[in-house]
Amino acid sequence: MDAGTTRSRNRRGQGELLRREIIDAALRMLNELGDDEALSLRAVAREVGIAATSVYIHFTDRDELVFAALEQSTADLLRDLEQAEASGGDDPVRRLRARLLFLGSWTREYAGLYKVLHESTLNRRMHLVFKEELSVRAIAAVQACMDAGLAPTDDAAAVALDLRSAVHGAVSIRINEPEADLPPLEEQVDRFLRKLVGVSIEHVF
Amino acid sequence: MDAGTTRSRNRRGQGELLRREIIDAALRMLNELGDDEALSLRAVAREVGIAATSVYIHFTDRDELVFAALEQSTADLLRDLEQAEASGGDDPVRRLRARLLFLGSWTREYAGLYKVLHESTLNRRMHLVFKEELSVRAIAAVQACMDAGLAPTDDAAAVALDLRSAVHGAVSIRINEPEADLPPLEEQVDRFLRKLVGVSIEHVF
DNA sequence: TGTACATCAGTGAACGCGCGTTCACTGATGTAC
DNA sequence: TGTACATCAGTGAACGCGCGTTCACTGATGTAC
Repeated sequence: MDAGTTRSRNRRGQGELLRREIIDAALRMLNELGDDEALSLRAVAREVGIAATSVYIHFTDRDELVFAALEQSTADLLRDLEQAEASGGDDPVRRLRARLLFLGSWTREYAGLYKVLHESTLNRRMHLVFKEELSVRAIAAVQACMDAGLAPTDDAAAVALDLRSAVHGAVSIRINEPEADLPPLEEQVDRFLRKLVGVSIEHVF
Repeated sequence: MDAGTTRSRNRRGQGELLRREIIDAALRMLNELGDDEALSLRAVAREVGIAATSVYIHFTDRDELVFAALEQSTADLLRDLEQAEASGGDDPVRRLRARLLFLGSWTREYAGLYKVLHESTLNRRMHLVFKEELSVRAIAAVQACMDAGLAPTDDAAAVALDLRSAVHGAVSIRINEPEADLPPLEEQVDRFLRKLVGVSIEHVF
């Protein structure tokens, strides 16, 4: 809440700055709420410290605001994921593992956004392109392990789906039952890599 | 919507019948909404065909209605799960598999309720006992397979958590991305049993 | 250098809506006498 | 068998609230002359 600070009007030509501020506030609040339907345009305006009507300068309605916010969020996530994968160097197993572990740490900071992106009713209303992107890249990463002889050759699409399902499930349980105190996600991820993909143990450690 | 049918007042001493009608309507609507926060007391009353105030005869407030509905739903689910398990006979692998497959078919009919129970904010507000029950019984089922020599002896709690995570993830993806047309859940469940629990292939088929 | 004015960034009042909840009530039904 | 009445099942009007959205507006700022 910016209740204390006094917002001053942006200079001429700088109107777009408010747009960013609104999107940032919306993302912060979506992350706290974990549910896009619970986000109100008026609450976002309050958080930014502007009149509710000012939101309409930059977005035609509430839905467009939510879409714009999530679009930015998924673009950022995909970029960061690629960067994390790159940190695995040339080894396809390390690259795949880096991907999964980055996703795990991302969900700790952005649990609410993870829920919005994967569990909210938006999934029915909005075709989220980034989901397909995630799926395609997961298959490619698994295939790369097989091609390098670091995992038994198999149906890469099926294996990638199993891996994605398992990691998503492990993440989802941790997000939705925060009081459950489960063992660290990393342990599970490594078991999934060994048992579902079939990478050898010395690669994981 | 019962807009057409005219509801007649229950006879003296039969007031509890309305309570059941209200809970049934609430469950139907929760299953359609997939989100407990989206359910309004007034909408439930409309569905049943009574005045909104009549709900207060049986429930102190909206939350108590939601809790009562979910309590009934989880009790029913646990009972049906046990029955499904029993259909597996004496073989612990068949019993475990029957459990998982029943859960899969349950989620096809009650996708919205699955979301409410596993993904809604209720998880933070309400300590759902049935989750612990599910976890305990999953561990026991996995342990039984190991004890019978049908799966390699291992940390049953860890294996059960992996299995639960994987199946939950596979179910969650199918519920939240209904347009994705993925391969049948059964195939995945069988792979999880083989790869995560380590049961032999002839047992699965 | 001074000024009129178009433009830009943002506001405040108002609308109709559905919500949860409270309150005083109605009218049928079973029972005590 | 008849009737007064307590009880039970359920109602309708009203409240204050936050919401999304529309509308006519304000006032600072840069620019053309």
